[in-house]
Amino acid sequence: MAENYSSNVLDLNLGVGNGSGQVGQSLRPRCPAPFLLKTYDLLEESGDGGSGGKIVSWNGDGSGFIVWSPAEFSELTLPRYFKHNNFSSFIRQLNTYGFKKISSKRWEFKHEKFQRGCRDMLVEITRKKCEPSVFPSYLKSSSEENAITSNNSMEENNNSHQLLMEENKNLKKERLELQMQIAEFKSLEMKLLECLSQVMDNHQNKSRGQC
Amino acid sequence: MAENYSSNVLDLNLGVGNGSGQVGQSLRPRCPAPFLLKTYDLLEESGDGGSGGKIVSWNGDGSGFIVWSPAEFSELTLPRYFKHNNFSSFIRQLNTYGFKKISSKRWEFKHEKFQRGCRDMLVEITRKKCEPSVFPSYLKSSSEENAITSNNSMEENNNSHQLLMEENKNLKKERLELQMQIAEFKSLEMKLLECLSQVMDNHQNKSRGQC
DNA sequence: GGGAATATTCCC
DNA sequence: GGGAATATTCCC
Repeated sequence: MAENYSSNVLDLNLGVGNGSGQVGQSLRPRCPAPFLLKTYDLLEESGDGGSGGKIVSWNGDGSGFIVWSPAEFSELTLPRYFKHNNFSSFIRQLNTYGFKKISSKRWEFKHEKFQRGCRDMLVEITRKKCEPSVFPSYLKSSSEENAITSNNSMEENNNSHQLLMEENKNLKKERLELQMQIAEFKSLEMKLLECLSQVMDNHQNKSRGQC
Repeated sequence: MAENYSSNVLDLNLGVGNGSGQVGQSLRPRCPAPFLLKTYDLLEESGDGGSGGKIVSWNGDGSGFIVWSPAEFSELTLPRYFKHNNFSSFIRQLNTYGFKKISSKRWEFKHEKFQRGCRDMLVEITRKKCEPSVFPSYLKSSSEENAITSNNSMEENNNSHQLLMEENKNLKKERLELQMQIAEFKSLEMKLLECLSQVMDNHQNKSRGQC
């Protein structure tokens, strides 16, 4: 295991802690997720035609990247940037950040905001929401797009106020969705109880009828 | 970094997947959390008086353990068992599993179920996470507490920011409560479905027996 | 591909 | 000490 990227200082630079109070995922962080930076830099560092064949590289137009040799990539590249050497864990992260596998024949991945020469664009990439996952998928609503469309027109100064208001709005929207889900659960619970009651009644009747 | 304990096979053996299609934390897992096993084994492996002074060991009666040298422990011991060498991350895990620091003078920790010679007891130790345990009392939603408790003492027009932050905090608290309610509902739903299934099975069997 | 658990990190 | 985010793993 190497030590440049595995150093702890670089490992987690979470996008929280903006200013005074606290905010979670609804505000855009000032710096990209460590995973994205590492993956990007890993591509920049590769490519310089080394000795053997390429292990991983940008694709032709820099709109995505290709893992040419998953085996070597896992054994040699991954541990230099991450705390593991599992290709599947790397893939899991790609999926978490919304990358798409765009070829069935080779390990080529794309993300709209992940392009060669656009390291600054990485900040636009966010983890897919995993709302504490308490509800079944069939009740899941589309509370996506908390990504803030902040017009860069108004800069620094006090956009923290704007951000707070934005977050506030999102929280209220989320609250509404949660309340609706709870309503659905209540309805579902009643149906289930009703069903249970019927089945038991039915059972009772048959038992009586046959005694 | 060594490789015995860092091997992936041993890393995560989650306590889920019991029997049919069921739930994690309500059923006791068959094997302790990896963190506990590693910490226990690390203590067993130490102690054999090596060359220098002890780095970490059980305490006198085996009811807890002591990290004698945090620096060496972090640099030498931790990376052999975990994917890091940060003492604070180790402490964080201890807290997660309910260990207590029982001395202000040295790094001595205890957990009722973590004792020398009782490796089998580790399975009793669980994470302190938010178990949606059966039916607690957070079903009392704080729907009205959004009325902000503004102390009229501060009356600068700048307090709108404060108010926003306050409301924001309350919204997040409310969100958590709603999510927990949803967790309760989900648990309830599963219980109802299970119950329904049993009743119907029972019904089926009786019917068959009487035809 | 993604849900969910544990692990690691950062912050209060 | 603990909340919460990201990382890693396991499983479907």
